[in-house]
Amino acid sequence: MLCRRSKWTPTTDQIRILKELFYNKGVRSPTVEQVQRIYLQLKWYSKIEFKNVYFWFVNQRAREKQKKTSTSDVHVPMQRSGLVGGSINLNFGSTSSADVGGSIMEQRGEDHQEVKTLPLFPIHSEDIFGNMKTTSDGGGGHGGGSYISLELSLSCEGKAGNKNFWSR
Amino acid sequence: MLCRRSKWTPTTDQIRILKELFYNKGVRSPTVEQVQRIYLQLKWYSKIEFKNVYFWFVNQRAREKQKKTSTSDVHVPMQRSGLVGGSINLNFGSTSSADVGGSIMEQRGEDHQEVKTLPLFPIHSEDIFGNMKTTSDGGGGHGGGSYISLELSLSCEGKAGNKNFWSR
DNA sequence: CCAGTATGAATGAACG
DNA sequence: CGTTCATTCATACTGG
Repeated sequence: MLCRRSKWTPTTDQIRILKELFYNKGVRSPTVEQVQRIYLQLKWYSKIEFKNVYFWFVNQRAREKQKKTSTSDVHVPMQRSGLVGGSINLNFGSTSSADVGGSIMEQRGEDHQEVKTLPLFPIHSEDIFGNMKTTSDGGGGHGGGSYISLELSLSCEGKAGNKNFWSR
Repeated sequence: MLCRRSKWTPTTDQIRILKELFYNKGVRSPTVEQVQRIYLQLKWYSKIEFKNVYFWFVNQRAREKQKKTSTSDVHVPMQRSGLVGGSINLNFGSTSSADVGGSIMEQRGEDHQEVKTLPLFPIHSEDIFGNMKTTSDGGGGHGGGSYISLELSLSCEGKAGNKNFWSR
């Protein structure tokens, strides 16, 4: 059994220290000396190398950005003046983990899976935030009206609040 | 420490769309904008988040490569069921460790300074190569004064040195 | 129910 | 720095 654990697995203490530095202390891009200092402390807890600390900050920074991207997801204003053409029943148990034992599949009311040629939407990378008028609703019948307009939605989605996305 | 991390379970429609994109359309590494668009579309079918789409492509890519990579590899199950004991890497004596692939920044000569200017942390005499629980005391409730009184002098010392010196 | 498996999620490491 | 790879963990699902 050749389980080579090549990856550094930080201990909880180390993570705590790193997060303390990153968030509370605002250390986001430590200099080499700073990294070394941190490294010297963290190495006490477990085998750790200089680059581990460095990478951690790099990743943490990158992840913050990613989180921001996902957080700023434009909520599709599907709640318009009425119902959007079809009956989209996306009432999923979000964070409810009571899935065990129960069978949830195809929670949609309509079970018309006969979609032969699913209406793929074009991914023209030409226009990013332009208006991608996906006319996919027409062919499929996936509840119709799946046009998506990237508009900032000031209105929250009603009761559902924003959940933590990439948080631990 | 079980976080009830509910997993996103894609519907058949979503999977169909994703696979269509991945295989037929050749979308293997969509950009952020593309991911967002896909996300907005898939959002109609069920509760879904940005990261779900992102992760799907990442995993799909990895899975593809996994299948291919196992050309002459034995079919030893990489996953032992259960047994998720906290694992910490205690690979001591890393002399001539596998640096394959090109490892950057590897300095092991000066870490003998040890912790002498760090009177901050409690001393775990257990040492790392002992074999201890991952979280050791920390996990269960470390009321034993395990504080993180970081006194790092992280003040701005100016930018001493560029961080690119370890650029391979 | 329990074990095994498939796959989503997380993150360290690295590339360009 | 943004993106991607690689590895591992966690959880939904499936069969017995």
